[in-house]
Amino acid sequence: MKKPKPNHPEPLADPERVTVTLEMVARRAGVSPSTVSRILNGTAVVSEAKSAAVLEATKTLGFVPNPLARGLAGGKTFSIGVVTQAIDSPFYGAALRGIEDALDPAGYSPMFMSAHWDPDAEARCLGVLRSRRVDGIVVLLPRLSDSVLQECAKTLPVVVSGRSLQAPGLFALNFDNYTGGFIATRHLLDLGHTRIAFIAGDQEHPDAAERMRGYRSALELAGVPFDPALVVPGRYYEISGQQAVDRLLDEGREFTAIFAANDQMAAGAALSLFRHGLQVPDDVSLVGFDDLPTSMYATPPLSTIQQPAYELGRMAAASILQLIAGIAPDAVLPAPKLLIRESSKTPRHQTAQAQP
Amino acid sequence: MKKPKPNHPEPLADPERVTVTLEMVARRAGVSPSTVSRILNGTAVVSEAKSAAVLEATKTLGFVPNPLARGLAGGKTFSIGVVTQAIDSPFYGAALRGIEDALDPAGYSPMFMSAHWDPDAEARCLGVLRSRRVDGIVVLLPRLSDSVLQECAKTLPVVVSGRSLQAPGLFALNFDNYTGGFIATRHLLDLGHTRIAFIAGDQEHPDAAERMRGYRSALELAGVPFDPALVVPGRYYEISGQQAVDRLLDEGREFTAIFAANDQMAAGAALSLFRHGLQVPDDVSLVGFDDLPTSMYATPPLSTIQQPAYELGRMAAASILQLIAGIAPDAVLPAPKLLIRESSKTPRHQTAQAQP
DNA sequence: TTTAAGATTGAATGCGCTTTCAAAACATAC
DNA sequence: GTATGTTTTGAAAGCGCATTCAATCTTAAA
Repeated sequence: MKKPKPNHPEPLADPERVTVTLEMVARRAGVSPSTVSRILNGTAVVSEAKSAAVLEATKTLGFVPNPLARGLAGGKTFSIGVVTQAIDSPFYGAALRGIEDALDPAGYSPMFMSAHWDPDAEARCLGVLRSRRVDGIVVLLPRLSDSVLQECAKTLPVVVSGRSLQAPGLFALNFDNYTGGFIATRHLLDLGHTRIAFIAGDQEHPDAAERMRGYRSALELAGVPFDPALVVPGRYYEISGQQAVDRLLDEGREFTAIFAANDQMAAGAALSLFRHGLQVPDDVSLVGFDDLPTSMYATPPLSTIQQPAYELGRMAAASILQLIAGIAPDAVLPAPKLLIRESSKTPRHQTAQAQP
Repeated sequence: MKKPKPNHPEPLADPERVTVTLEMVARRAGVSPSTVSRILNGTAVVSEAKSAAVLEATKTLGFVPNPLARGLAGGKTFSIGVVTQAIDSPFYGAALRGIEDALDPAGYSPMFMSAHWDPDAEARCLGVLRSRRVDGIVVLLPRLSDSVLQECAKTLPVVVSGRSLQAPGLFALNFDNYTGGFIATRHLLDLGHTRIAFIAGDQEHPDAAERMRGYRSALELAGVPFDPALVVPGRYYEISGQQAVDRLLDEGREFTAIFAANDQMAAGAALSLFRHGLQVPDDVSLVGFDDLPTSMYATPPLSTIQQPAYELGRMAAASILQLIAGIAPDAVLPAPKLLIRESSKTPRHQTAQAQP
């Protein structure tokens, strides 16, 4: 016959350390559990004396509230779901750090998941996060449709980045990709380039489309004709940039500069140029977008558009907290900024051409 | 007078969607809640018929167990704490992804935190994670002392990377940094280099010390004298590599190759060389360590030691799961592998010297 | 057929905390 | 002094689930 044992087995070892419960604090302070709860949460006014006694007991006992119990009883888990597309991307890394930094002082914990650019996976992430009862969700660059996101926001506060949409319980934090694309292109134009190739991101992403729009506007404003042959689609990974330039060169396109819709593709582009014996920036100027931490250490350091990933994270986190508190968020991302480094310069007269 | 309302306010909107509880499933299937629990968890044998009925009810009702309640009642949260040093580092990014991939199919969720190389912060992370009642913790490259880690493992399964230590409830997953350092150096030696500078990592990190030991062994074995003047301390960030090479050049040291203890420092070193008008690999060969995803897109692509960050993550996650299940983990990291790319070649006869 | 195991199942308990409800304590007005 | 309005406080009821314990139903041995 089994000997009766409690639901919870003894902690792995160290039988000393029993978990301190709110009830123990109450007993030690000579008050009821409800009072302890109220004091710890500031839910109601209590007498000075009891308050002090409870605080004291809490300290000496080393009491730490059990988040699970709080969650079950109070309906809040003090955790925020964060879905990114690629947790291993340098851009997201910075954003996640911003989120972490903003959530921590508020006593909230982030719960990261990545969706790998797959809408279905993204939907699954949302499902898991809801089932984990997070208090809010921030989605970095969602791939899901606006309507699905809005639907989700009906039952849970949501903050998204890279979209401009409005809905109850939903806040969108959008970076001005259009202007970013515009000033990057204008920089090249100002330098004297007129044959500027563009390595685009997936046009299904609003941010990628916007960057492209900025590129076209800048050309137009400068009176430089838009040449579709100079635009190559990419997918935001290094390999895309490499393939794009390979293709441009294979097709014999003439260009003196390349604007890549993100730094990763710019890195790929640089590799292709290198392989073809072309120098940056002497033969071809190169401008990226994002200002990844590694971009300033590229050879040569990459001119790019600074996108405040860390700030994005911080603001997104702050906004979700506001949403939860019932305050309307009002965060606005900093404007895009051009960082001129050493990958862009005045063009020589002949245009790029692969050298065997 | 307030009208009586339940503890839980209605969900934000959508009053349709009430949370389905295990009890509702039980009622619909015509069994007791305990039976439902048993079936869903496979805790006991249950008759075919009831089992089917419950599964069916679960499906039609769309029941999803509440992790909080499960955690409270069962003492397990199905979440694993993961503390890294820098969530925004490319190396960690890959590892995190590995962890995510290994945990997900098992129904566990990771809870990431970063300690920023600060032992105190690391201790705080452990505290937060315990208070969140995670079922286990994996620490990537801990900075805390072995004893603290072992202490922690007494009450909670722990997996660490970058250490070799043994303790009940503790599993260490160590990469062979010594051999990595050795083969990187020998590669340079084989190429004909004898003046090989070494940019070291913080010697307090065991992995950094091991890489250095490998460097020395290789030199020794080749009969090349060890020159302390060629070893510069660094801190694993790009800037360290840059400063290290600046210093080497300023001091007028002669060398034809550089072995950097990680790819980030190698990138910094490359920048310094570039700024001094030195070409890689024509003037100086460069070898890194880690094989960051970006390293193959460096100009020129960086020769380096492949360190399987993703695999590390996967194995760490798998091991913590085994530990939790009471199985002794036996994972072994793949051996270090030299990746020869385009940043290393046979030396010319003169040694490096800054060109104004 | 009777009986002792053994296999299923349900009722009840509790995980640790928040919240409601009502009682107790105090303050103010008549 | 009593009556009435305010606070402060405690008892008790869950939150949703896992688990124990005892009850019920099978099955196999006698």
